[in-house]
Amino acid sequence: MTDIRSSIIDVAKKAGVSIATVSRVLNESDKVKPETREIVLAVINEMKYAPSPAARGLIMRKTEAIGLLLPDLHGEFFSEIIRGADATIQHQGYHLIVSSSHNDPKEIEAALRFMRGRVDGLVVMSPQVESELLLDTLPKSLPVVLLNCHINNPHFDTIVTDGFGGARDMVSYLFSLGHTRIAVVKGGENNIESQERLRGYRSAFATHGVPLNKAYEFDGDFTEASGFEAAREILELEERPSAIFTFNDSMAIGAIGAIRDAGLRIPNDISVCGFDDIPVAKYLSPSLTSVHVPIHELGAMAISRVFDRLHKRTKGDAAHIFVPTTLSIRNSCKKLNGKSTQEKEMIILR
Amino acid sequence: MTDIRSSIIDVAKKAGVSIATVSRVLNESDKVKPETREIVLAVINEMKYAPSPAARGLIMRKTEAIGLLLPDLHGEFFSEIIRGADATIQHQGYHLIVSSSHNDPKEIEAALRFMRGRVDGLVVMSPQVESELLLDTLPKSLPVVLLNCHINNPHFDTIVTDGFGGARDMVSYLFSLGHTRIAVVKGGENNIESQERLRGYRSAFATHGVPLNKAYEFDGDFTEASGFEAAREILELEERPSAIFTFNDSMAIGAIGAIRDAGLRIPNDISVCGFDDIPVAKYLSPSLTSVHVPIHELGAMAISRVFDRLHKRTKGDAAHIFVPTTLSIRNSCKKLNGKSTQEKEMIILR
DNA sequence: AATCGTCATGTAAACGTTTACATTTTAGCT
DNA sequence: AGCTAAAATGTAAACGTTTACATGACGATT
Repeated sequence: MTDIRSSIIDVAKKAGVSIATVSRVLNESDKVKPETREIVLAVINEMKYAPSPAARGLIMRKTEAIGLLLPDLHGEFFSEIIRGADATIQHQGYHLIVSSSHNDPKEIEAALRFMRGRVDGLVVMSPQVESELLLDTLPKSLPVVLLNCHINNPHFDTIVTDGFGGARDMVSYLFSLGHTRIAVVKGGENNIESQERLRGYRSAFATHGVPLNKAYEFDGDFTEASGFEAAREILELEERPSAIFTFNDSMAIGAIGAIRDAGLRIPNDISVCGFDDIPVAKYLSPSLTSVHVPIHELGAMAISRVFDRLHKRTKGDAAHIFVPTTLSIRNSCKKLNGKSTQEKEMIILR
Repeated sequence: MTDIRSSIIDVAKKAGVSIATVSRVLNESDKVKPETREIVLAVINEMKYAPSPAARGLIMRKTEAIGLLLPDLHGEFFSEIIRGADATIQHQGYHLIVSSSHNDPKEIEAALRFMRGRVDGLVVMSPQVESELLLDTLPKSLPVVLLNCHINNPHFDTIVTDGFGGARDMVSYLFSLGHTRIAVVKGGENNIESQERLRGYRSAFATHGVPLNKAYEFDGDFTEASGFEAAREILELEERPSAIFTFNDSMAIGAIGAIRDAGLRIPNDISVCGFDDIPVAKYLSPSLTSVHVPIHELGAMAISRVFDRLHKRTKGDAAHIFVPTTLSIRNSCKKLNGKSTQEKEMIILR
């Protein structure tokens, strides 16, 4: 058990050198005699001394931490982002600080305030965040990468996944299977990602000349429970849809539970597909068809981008990376009568 | 966009007061005239000044952060721990710093070193951690709560879930359904939680006088993929077990995928049960029977404990909390012929 | 012996904030 | 107006580290 009160002054005294020499030893300067180094290291070990991050941070102006601000921490989607970020940060001399804003503007601000001064770079994934808040709260010199924030500001590097295209393609795929009555479970009024996906859903209807049915649009909040509830309502419709498309896999999983409880079979009685393609999707019964988002890679990409800025590998104008989505076709969607297999393959290869 | 270089000195100069007055305004001292306060706050807002956490930490010796060190970050189990911790820390004037040790001793040490000086309290969930490392690395004054670490040291508060009892009861429940050929997917050689659960599994066999079959013990690593692989091997056994018990739900989900791919039905052809009762378990088809661990509450409890120490609400001897597990009986386990329903109810109500 | 250059080490200031104690200002009373 | 006490504000030191520049020691050369 070490005592927080031992400082570099105590170590220097005990080793019989100056505090500068102790600092040099700690920071691996070559301006120290090997014999002196040995002595100092022995004292450091004996006293179990560790430098104060606050003092170091104050003088060096770096914290050796990278912040990751997420809208929520629930489930595999976010744990995959974190894992990608974490894997990328490994062995880079930095640590990851994860925080959640609970999708609340006040809490976004509080989290940003906390991060400021505590991180050397920041990844923000928050559909609700506005560039003004970021500009007001964060120092100009802090590398910031926005992930699915839909902010177009020349100051920030952004990475955005193609929610519109993914949803459009999934609905097109369902059309190719013969489905025209397709219910959708959305992700919330203020959620820009949900809005993009809804736009894709509607776009596919327009493109294929299939009439839209507003009664097939249901509210959810990206949780399993909200997907369960929405599916229960969907199953009670007079004219039941032949497929349910949820805007994330967690809601698809909840919908699967409701369908199971209603004694219906997937995909025989009703097809289900989701968005994100979280790792669990492939193990479900049946395996879930989902818009594939390279989640782990998103986290990795964002952190890489921060490092590029931090290590001056990238300067100048902000980069805007658009990450395409693909379809992971599995077994949760049934082909209805009347469509050919060729159409299915055409969509996948797009 | 704020400039990192504006300091309390700049604010004081612009407001025409001393730095102590600015500090008093920032820290809501009542020793400031309202008129003076207004002036200073206006300047602070205009300059978008925020205090340096490093400087504050250096003088106040607190960071306003609580650390949570997990063995891994994958999936709903850990995201539920984080969520419980996060919910408990809300509005307490602290933020959560999450880190992962990847179950590697070197990385445990690195993470502890990073946390030291950056957190005011710490929750450690790491089966592999040893008390000597904690004692060597962390200051005596830092509140530390160990979660499922199986360390018995008078210095640390501990919270331990009943892995032994949960596994024993699950196996007993399977016996009550008539299963005697029960395969188990373990969680890794060095994992103490897996060892406790294995001990419970074996204990139930001994208690019920059912012969143990070492060929039914399979290695996994708590991931879906390892559960998938283990189940594939299990399904190829000459004398196939009638039930698979995995030491966490992620492996159960993987096993479900392998069973599905083999064209078998759960529970008609083979029963499956897991451990932890992560949120997704109840939505699976069929819903998964699992040893219920109050995951979210664990995270909450651990943080509460840290706060108790931090706010001096608890002093003296370390507390050791033992958290019982219960069974969440759902639909993934079939009753074989020959056992009564009364035995089933008796086990649940224990 | 004196001088010069290199290496190793030490001294002092800086970083940005908080706060104990000193000083000034203000309000109320005589 | 003068005095007193309380309120408000200011000064200076502290916190623990890093590092620019100063200093001292040593070896080589003339």
